[in-house]
Amino acid sequence: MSYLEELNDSQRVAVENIHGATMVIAGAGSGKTRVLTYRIAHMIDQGIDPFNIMALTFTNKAAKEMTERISQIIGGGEAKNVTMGTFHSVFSRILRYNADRLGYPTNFTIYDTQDSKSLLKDIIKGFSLDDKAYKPSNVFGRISSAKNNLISPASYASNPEIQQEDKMSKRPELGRIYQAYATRCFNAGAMDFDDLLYQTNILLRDFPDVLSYYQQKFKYVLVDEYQDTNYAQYLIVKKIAAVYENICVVGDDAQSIYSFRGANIQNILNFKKDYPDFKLFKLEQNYRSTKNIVEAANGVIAKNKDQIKKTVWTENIEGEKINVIRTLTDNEEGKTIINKIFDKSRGEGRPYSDFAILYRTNRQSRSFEESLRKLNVPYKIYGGLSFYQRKEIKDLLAYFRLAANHNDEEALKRVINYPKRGIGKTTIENIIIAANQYNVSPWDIIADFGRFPVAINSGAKNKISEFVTMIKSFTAQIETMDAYTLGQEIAKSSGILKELHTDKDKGPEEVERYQNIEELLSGIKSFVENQGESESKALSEFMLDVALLTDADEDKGDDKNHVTLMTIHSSKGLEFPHVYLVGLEENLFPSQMALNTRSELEEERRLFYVAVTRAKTTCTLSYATSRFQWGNLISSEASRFISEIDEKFLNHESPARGQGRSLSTRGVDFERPFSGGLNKPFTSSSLKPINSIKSNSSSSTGSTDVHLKVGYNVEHDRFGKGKITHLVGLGADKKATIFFPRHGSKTVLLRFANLKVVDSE
DNA sequence: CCAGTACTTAGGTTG
DNA sequence: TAAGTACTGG
Repeated sequence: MSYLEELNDSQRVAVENIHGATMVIAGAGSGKTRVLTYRIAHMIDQGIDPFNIMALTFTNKAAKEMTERISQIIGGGEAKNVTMGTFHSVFSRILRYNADRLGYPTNFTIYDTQDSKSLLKDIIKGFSLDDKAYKPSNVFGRISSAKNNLISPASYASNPEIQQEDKMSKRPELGRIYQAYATRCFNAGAMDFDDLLYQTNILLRDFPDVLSYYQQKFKYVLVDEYQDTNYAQYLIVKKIAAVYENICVVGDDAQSIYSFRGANIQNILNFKKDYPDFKLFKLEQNYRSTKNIVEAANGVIAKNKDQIKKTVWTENIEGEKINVIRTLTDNEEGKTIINKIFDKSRGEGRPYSDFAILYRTNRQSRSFEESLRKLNVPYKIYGGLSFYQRKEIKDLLAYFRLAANHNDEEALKRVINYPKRGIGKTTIENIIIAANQYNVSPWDIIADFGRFPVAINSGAKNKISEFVTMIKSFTAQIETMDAYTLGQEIAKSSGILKELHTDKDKGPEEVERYQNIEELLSGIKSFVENQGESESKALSEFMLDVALLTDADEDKGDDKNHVTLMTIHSSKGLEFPHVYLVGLEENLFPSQMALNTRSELEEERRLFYVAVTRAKTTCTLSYATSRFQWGNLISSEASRFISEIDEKFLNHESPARGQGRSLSTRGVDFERPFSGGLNKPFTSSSLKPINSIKSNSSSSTGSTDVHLKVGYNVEHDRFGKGKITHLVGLGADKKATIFFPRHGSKTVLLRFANLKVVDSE
């Protein structure tokens, strides 16, 4: 029983109330995840079979951490039997299991947003529509919101209101596009992200036996971040919980920040209607932040009209005031913030992992990244282009996808002529047109030219046949050979490795691409090694979740001592001792697009609330009075959110004066706010980053002040041991060419290479 | 068919 | 600015 003593009173009652419908409204930092975790532990402790529990979290990483924590609390191996993960990952598995009911193959592909948009583009072009009026991203958004509201293509086309709307916006063909999109996805054996929820709803609606099975299986349902669920998610949960009504939702209306993807605060209000006997628990004590931070945030969120009344309070110390920094440009903002972090880290001996830079848009990361590199501060950017979305990675994955599912149209289009094998644009177009004519997949066309007549010359046909034979040979091994062996085989015989490995023009980008491929392969290798005896080591198994992985999920035990950079959206649920909230300018945050309606502005305000409440000890706000946008400088003024904070919590500060001398001003150039490319490389040896002092070796060359000479034997993380043959460049640009017996000659930037000296003579 | 070049145009957040 | 597209000449 001792674990219950680790909770406060309101947390404990919420945890102990394990039956019936329960809603927990939890203020920021009030121990929401803790309640969820302990509640599940308590349920298992009370004899509930973990197989009967389903917990839906916001990220897969959160699910993993919760599973680990539950294991710690109750011991034994039972925790891993709980079905836990994001809506998308949990239901993609359920969909695979029941795919045949819906006419999909078990190994259906999951289209990511890129795939979806590329397909839409193709459809729009095929309909000869103006791609200015029908921009793929707009069309995609429209279809996405239709699916999230469970509107089928047929009902979309027959709904007079929708038709009217589309006519008004001069896009009357949207219904037809939606229909074609759905057909093409189906023929390709592909589901997009929204389908994972949409099709789950179809499955539960049309197959009562399936519904009943999951109602019996998941007698207990828990949902985290309930304020950010959309209608499709709401209905899935409602249906599954309909028999036992053991449903627990946890959320905070003040932190609802995903209405753009259909999230609906209404779901919280509906809960009352759906489960009139529900019990409500409120968690209002904040354990995370200082009084200044909590009260400043409270003051701002109070300006929203739409909200459930609650009072978040804390017993923590008052703490420092919120610093407000104004700079002249976005570049100067980057330099100033990074210098602050650098100084604070060194001055107070804080690890870099204590620091986070949060911004409204991914694009803003750039100026910070530059300064971080100059000061040699370790950092990690989350979000933006994730590893799995990089071109070279998607290319190789497309081969895997195609091997697993021949009908995958987007994968086919990607690789049928990559690397170049002389299959031209017109040929590919003709294949697609024929596929649409016969209502089959492009693969059906090319796998057997006798079946469907198509206008392609015989030269191209031969090349295509070779391609088909190659893919088939991969498919033949996909279930039997282990993923790593086959992955390597595909990388090699597809020609991708060769393409990226050509000896000439090996710029840093080519090197990086090649390394990314190697990284993917080594990721597959560790997948194979970590699969248990009874689990499949096949490539098809590895592919199941790949489309659903994000940066936030990856947890590669690599050096965790880094500054974190991410959007406010991805920071939800996290906390950091020192938060730097940047780019607080009108039209950026709040976003210009959100200024039209009150509800949109209120969502921006909630976003601001989320951002501020990530901070435990200090929170710093910054804005620039001018900023580069598409190559030209635009001026900007401070965000209204700054003035919405009571002055008594603020401390205004300008970078150049005040606050004494910065340890690092000489490291980052302050005199040139309009970065003209004249910045001197950073070469001071006194400013070695803390992590390279602390971490593994004193001879690690994380910084550029090294004593490396031609002839030294060094060790590289990825390439192993090698001998330096050339050294060029100065300071941050210093490069070494190293001969690695196993990989040949490579040129690396010392700044990144993290070389270890093996012997120096 | 393909590579190199000129031109255009982005509006934001995620699984 | 930067990425993606359309065009041109081999």
